[in-house]
Amino acid sequence: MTSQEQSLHYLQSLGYRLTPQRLMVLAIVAGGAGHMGVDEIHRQARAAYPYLDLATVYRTLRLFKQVGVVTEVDIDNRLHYELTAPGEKHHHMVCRACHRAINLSPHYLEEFRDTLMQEFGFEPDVEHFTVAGRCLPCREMAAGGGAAVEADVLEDGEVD
Amino acid sequence: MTSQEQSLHYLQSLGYRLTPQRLMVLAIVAGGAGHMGVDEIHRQARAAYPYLDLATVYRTLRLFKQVGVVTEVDIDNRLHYELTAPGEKHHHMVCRACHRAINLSPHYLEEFRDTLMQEFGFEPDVEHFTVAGRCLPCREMAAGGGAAVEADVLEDGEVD
DNA sequence: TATGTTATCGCAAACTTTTGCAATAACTGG
DNA sequence: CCAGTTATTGCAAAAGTTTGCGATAACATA
Repeated sequence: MTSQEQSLHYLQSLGYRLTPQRLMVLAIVAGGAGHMGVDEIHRQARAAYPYLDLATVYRTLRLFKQVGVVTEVDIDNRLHYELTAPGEKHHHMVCRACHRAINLSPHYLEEFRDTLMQEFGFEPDVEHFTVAGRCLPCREMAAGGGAAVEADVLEDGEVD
Repeated sequence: MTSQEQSLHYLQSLGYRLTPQRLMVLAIVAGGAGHMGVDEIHRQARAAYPYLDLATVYRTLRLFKQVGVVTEVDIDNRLHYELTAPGEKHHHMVCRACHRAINLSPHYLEEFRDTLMQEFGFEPDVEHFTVAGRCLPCREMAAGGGAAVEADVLEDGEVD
């Protein structure tokens, strides 16, 4: 059973119906590489299923996010989605200058999460977590010439 | 010199002009208790300065946020702003069920921030930081219901 | 104070996302 | 397999936010 089929079974087990629109959107997001903008998902989906409304795409993606099938990332004030890889979840650091998204391993969040749970009883939504900020290249560019490169960086921080 | 005057001088020192619109928006946000929605700021500001356009309010608040005069909080997909208190900055945990915002001391973020800086050279935007999740009361309430997926509660939760 | 430069404003329109509603189609039980 | 229930869809419109542009006003310089 592929992970797409798993997702569909999961949706069904929660009482949601399997419609061609949902299959289509899931297939597109699964097929795309990395985060996809809503308009791009809509365009691709409509190619194979012409009368698919944009509102349906939004609703579908919101549902998928709610049940954990996809991950939502806000890039430059626009929603983007990618398939949630069950085994290898990751979060995002989004640069507010170049709008690139850098992967962040969940490991870096566990401690933070535990603290919030213990201190406040607040359960952070670590399934869909994004930090805004500025990445190294953009900060160096802003600073001017200075190429004060720190040692051993970016090992785990691939850009996708 | 009041903190409002300080903010104005700061804006001026950065080369921004002091306009009645900016004075007005700053005064409203400073006068309000806690986070204010954009429409509320607009309504109040227009009472004293009738021809103030909503677009100007948005632009002004974005500028204020950029220079650190106000803090932006996303509550239930709507932008809210509050004055940044220089001495006592805080972040927010926003509950995705009741949409209430709970203050979070910066102390809880310092470690996380340092890690990101050291590991990735990524400078998180801790001036405007918000974590989504579910607060204790809402989690307890949901624990009773049990089944499938909780519906989104659309009540307008109090802030702070 | 007068004048020039240009940041800022108001307006209108675009863009992104959400929502109400009637029609449709997916699942359920017989 | 058929009929009933109701989640889901498409459409249209609203809501929230951003943007382009010509007109205006804030600041600097003299």
